[in-house]
Amino acid sequence: MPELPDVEGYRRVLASCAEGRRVERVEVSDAGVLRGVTPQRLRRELTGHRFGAPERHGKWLIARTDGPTVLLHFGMTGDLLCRPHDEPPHPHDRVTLALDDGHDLRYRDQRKLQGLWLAATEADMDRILGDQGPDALSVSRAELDRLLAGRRGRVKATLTDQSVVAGLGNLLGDEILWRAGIHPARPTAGLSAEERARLEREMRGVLRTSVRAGHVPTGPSWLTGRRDDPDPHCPRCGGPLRRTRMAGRTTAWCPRCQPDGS
DNA sequence: AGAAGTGTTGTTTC
DNA sequence: TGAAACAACACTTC
Repeated sequence: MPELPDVEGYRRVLASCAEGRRVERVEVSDAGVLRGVTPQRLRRELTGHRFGAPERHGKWLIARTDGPTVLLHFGMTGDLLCRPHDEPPHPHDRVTLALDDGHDLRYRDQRKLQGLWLAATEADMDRILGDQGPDALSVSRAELDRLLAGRRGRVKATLTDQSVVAGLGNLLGDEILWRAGIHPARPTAGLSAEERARLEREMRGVLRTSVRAGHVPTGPSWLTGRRDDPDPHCPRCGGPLRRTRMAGRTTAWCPRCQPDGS
């Protein structure tokens, strides 16, 4: 599931594959991933333009060119690949940008929950991205304190709210809370300064390691690696993990390591 | 073999 | 305000 670390990986793919390259051809094999733009307009406005340095904000990939900017969101199953022209297409390749050096940039996505947008101006981009909090990688201790202040909901919902902090999804949220020893259903407003400090420290640590790996690691010492086991146990204390639904998503936590505060 | 589960959004409802 | 429920999507698992 693409979260910040995965999208950072796609940003690197985009940088190494396309930066400085010209778009020779635009192939839309499934317009279901195009948002607010027709295949014709995408082809017309993008062909001939050269990619600049790509950016990322939260889970959004920002592909600037010397013309319009392409905005990509990967939903649950999106992927971005750099492949030679002659490599056979994958059934889930929805959009292919043929570049002037013999490579394709391919947006591959099974489920088409999100897709590609085209922004002609900065105002377009702001409208498409909506209300985004600061990127999670750039959030300092003091800033996280400010972001959490005054929040009424549960800490899990707050952490994964893109308008509070951009980039944390379901897996990262659970992983960070588990490492910080904080129960996901705790009210954000009830966290102590010490707990907020742990949250901030674990957020940095988890992000640093995950960004390096290009995804949330699934090793034996990670909650992410255990949470989908048939009978999941806590990598830290060995006790059974709990799984419930919170804010519409499966939430995993360790009742021993993450006291509910009651 | 049909239903539930999967996590990302935005929207709707309470 | 928060949060739950739902839709959208395609595929896997029960």
